[in-house]
Amino acid sequence: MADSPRTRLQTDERRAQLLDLGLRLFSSRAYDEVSIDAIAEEAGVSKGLLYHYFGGKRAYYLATIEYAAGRLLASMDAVPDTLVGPPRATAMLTAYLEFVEDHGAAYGTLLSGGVGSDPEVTGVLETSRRQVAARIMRDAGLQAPRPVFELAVRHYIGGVEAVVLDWHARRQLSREQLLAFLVGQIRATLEVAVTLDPDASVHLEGTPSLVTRPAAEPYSPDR
Amino acid sequence: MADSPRTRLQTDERRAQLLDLGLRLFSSRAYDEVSIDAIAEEAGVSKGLLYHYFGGKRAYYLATIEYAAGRLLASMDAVPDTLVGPPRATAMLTAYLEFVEDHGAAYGTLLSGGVGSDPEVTGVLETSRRQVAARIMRDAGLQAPRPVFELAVRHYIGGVEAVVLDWHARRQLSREQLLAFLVGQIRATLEVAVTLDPDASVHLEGTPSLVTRPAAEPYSPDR
DNA sequence: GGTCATCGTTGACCGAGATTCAATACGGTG
DNA sequence: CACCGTATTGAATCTCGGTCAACGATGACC
Repeated sequence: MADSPRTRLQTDERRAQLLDLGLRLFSSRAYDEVSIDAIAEEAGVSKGLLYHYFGGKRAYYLATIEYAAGRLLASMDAVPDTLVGPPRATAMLTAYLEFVEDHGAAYGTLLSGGVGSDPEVTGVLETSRRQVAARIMRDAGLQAPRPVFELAVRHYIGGVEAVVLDWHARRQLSREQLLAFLVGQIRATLEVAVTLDPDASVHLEGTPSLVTRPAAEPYSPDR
Repeated sequence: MADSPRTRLQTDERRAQLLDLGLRLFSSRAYDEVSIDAIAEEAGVSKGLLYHYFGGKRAYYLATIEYAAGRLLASMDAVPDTLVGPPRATAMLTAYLEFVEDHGAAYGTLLSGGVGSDPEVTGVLETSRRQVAARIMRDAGLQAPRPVFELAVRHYIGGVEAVVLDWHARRQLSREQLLAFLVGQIRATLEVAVTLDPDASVHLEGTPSLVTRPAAEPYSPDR
């Protein structure tokens, strides 16, 4: 905190320190409620240094998001390979929920809003989502790209983000209920995808199947 | 465009003009890429006038979102009551898609990002979503508040937003495929909810049912 | 047709905060 | 202990949202 004036650090150290701080600050307050001055002061560092390390405020924010997304993905990848099927899904989602709980509003501020429609920001988020989607695809046993399944998984992830955000804000349901829904939902979503793309080879083994007639004639809208 | 200096309009006209402009501007560029000066110039009006009509930039943006959300909801409510079941869902979703196509990036910028974590902005969006959710609940025949179903519908809406955004950006699938998925998905989602809350009375009649054993023992996660 | 009040409208001004950059000094090296 | 590379500084600048007292178009009233 109260350093001697001008403490000189290794580039990596300083960068890491600033990213941790960014994660903390942008967790509790919105992008434009956090001024560069505030960040600099909190870090015990001059304003100019932030510009030296990152190109500007926007870029700093972007780096913070990438950092956060990386940590989230890492904690999901920490789930052991031995787990498969619904227990695996449960473990992945638990890791997700824990990240959200650990970082409080960070999740909302970082992964769900922040600067908003800035192309670069949404780009980082989209990359992160794509990586999560890849995990899900892999665990479902899909190899080749299947547009319908990509659609389905994208829907699922979007839903998870919305629901988790809501759950975090106003705990209507228990964590167990939330998990039960989300685990059931991923299966159901993949089953809908199978209905529309019956040729894809997915393995949906695992306890709770809702489907008994896999490839019913797909419903097609008027026109 | 090149008006005589100082054109005086009725309050309502001017306000409507400014809202339309806002919708157009915030559609193509992000919130803080559009300066008050730019808006004023584009409108052929002084900066001060914007402050007269709306309290400030944030409030102006907020009003624009509310305006857009209102139009979206209105177009969904234009679906005739005579349609029920999957055709109704299809019609609602079609209205949704048409709104998105008509307003191009507006949808992405306004309903999916914008200022981001600003409480008021997310509040407006959340209100809008809640109204859509209420439509879905009604159409599903639910009366009393059912937390599990609220969760499920929130998931669905979140997924729809994500998927439609993606679809609009990079047309991977045909509109028909997208609709088929989304119509199948709402049913599947409600079925998952029924699994977790079997007492709720929903009517899921309509062509494509995936369920044959409605209330299987719900899967419960470890711990 | 002229005068007057109303209020839609203006534009110069202010302050906060993002960005720049030439100067500074810390820490390792000889 | 002097020196050098570079991490670090902070004052100057610029951009942009926000304020406010004055202006003038419109319509009412005589």
